Amino acid sequence: MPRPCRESYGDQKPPYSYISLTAMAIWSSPDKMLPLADIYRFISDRFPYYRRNTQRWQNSLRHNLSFNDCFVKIPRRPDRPGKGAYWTLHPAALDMFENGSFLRRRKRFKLPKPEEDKEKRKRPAPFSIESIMSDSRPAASKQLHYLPNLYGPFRFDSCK
DNA sequence: CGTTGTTTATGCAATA
DNA sequence: TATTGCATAAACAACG
Repeated sequence: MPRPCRESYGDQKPPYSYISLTAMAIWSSPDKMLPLADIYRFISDRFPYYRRNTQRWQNSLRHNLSFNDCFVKIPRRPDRPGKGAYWTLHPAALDMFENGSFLRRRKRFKLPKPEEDKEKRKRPAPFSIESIMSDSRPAASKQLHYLPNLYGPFRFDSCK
């Protein structure tokens, strides 16, 4: 079963979920993180189907970004002003589509519920990758003021 | 204002 | 057949 990642679907709806499409967009970026508008652009650039009804699918896409724990929002730096934040993938969600389907995952990636008592005082280093993984706060209150270097050489040009 | 995020709700279809 | 993942709609806050 061919799984072309580029084009050739014409005006037909590509066999990918919004989560897949978004993950593809993020994967494709050099820094493995993109602002919303760039995710839009990635999708509509190579899938003609998504050049219409933008209001509808972009709303759905935004819903997915907020709703799914597999997407992590990384705030902009003050020295890199712009509209929204950067979106990236949760490190524990990289094998999300290990079934190869890209339509429906076996299981939805979900962070543990706010069982606040669990690791109350086991504070890992605030900038370590462990602190991301163990962050079980609701998405709304989650704020990552750091850059997981796991995502490769991310540089703001004036990062010194 | 338009864009970006957050959240709740409903219905459908695939899976177990 | 019950559960779960997904698509869509919609209301709304926040931000530049």
